[in-house]
Amino acid sequence: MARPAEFVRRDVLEKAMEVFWRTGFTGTSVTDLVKATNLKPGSLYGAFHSKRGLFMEVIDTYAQNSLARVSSCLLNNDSPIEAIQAFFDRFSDDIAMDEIGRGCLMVNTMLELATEDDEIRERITNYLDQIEKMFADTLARAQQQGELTAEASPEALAKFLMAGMWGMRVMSSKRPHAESYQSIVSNMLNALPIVKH
Amino acid sequence: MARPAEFVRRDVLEKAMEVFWRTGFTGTSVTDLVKATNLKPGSLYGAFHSKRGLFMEVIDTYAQNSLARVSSCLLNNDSPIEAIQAFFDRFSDDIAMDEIGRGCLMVNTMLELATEDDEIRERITNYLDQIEKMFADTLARAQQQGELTAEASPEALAKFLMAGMWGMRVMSSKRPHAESYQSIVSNMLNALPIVKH
DNA sequence: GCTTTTGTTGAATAATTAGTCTATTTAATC
DNA sequence: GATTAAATAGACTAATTATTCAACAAAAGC
Repeated sequence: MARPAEFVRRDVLEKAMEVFWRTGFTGTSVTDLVKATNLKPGSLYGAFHSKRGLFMEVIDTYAQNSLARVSSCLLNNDSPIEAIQAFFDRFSDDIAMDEIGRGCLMVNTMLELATEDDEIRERITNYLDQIEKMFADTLARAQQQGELTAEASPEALAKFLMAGMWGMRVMSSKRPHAESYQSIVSNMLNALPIVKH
Repeated sequence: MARPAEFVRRDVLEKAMEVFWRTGFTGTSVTDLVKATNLKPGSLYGAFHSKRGLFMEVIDTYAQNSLARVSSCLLNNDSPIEAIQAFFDRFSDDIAMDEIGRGCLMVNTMLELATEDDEIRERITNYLDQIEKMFADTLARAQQQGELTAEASPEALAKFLMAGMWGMRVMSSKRPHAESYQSIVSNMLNALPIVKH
């Protein structure tokens, strides 16, 4: 019936993500996106409706990837506490790899747009809350298995871990020595009221 | 000899800071600045040379204010640990007050521009390092006074506290319940190896 | 193989951007 | 009070912005 699209949507989103991640929403021009994706303006607008529409889809893609990564780390271990430890080890390795310090697209977008754009703030808040819930659930399991003291609050500790992650993301744009991350992680995990066996 | 300026530089910087803080460097147009400061473009450029020049001076002003605030908090107590506690109590009150969640101008700017702008990244890094040093010095004093265990590393703990502050700044753009901050602070300070008397 | 439907292309557009220029004003110095 | 040096006003400019459009191309259904 109709001519099929020549581009692969997933590839376009990936290319657009790279640019938005590095230069932010406002700092990225449609010309930048046209160059990065090799789509002409007409095709871009046909497929995504607007620069903002493309950005939203990029954000959703990023969020889904992140959620999948976190959940696979946290569920893939019989010991919830070990799972959290493993997650943060991987997390600090990952940000140490990122040499230009682009941080987290969610956090960057939040700080860039949240004051002025309610829709974006709510969308990102919702995504961050899902991650926080995964940590809270994992900590609650740890508590049930006796790895965490009975008095501990999984919700409060989850918030604390989230803040720690965000802090490390900010830190990464300073481009610090790679070993700094591990020291922060161990201080953070030290703050959890773990029951030693 | 010459006509004196009608504007007060400090006031102009303050007005410009408000706008940059809320909408970022790229998100702020010269028109926005003209409206906020009531200076015509000619006067603005005469006094600050460029949008970037004005921004740089705004950043420096902000940095100096912050440094002064931190140092007054940290030096204004015989007990270094109590000083740190007092600082974070005040810090969490301050960000709880900020209802639109504009966060910290330094952190926002870092995340917005650090990947692409070496001069800005280095300038802000330098300022953040000064704050970190104040915490490290305070923690070292705590150690000397026996408030902190001998094995503790003031430098590593200072980095940890900095990351915690940044995390709370990010958190604030989510506009969380005000009580969330205090719980994070107490978890953070719990992680310090304090010697109880 | 013609029609229909959608995708592609890249030039065009209207608005906005950062920054400049000229005419005019203001005050201190001579 | 004339001269001078700098500040102000705001219209102007050239470049860039996000977006649209009209001409053309490609595949599927009849």
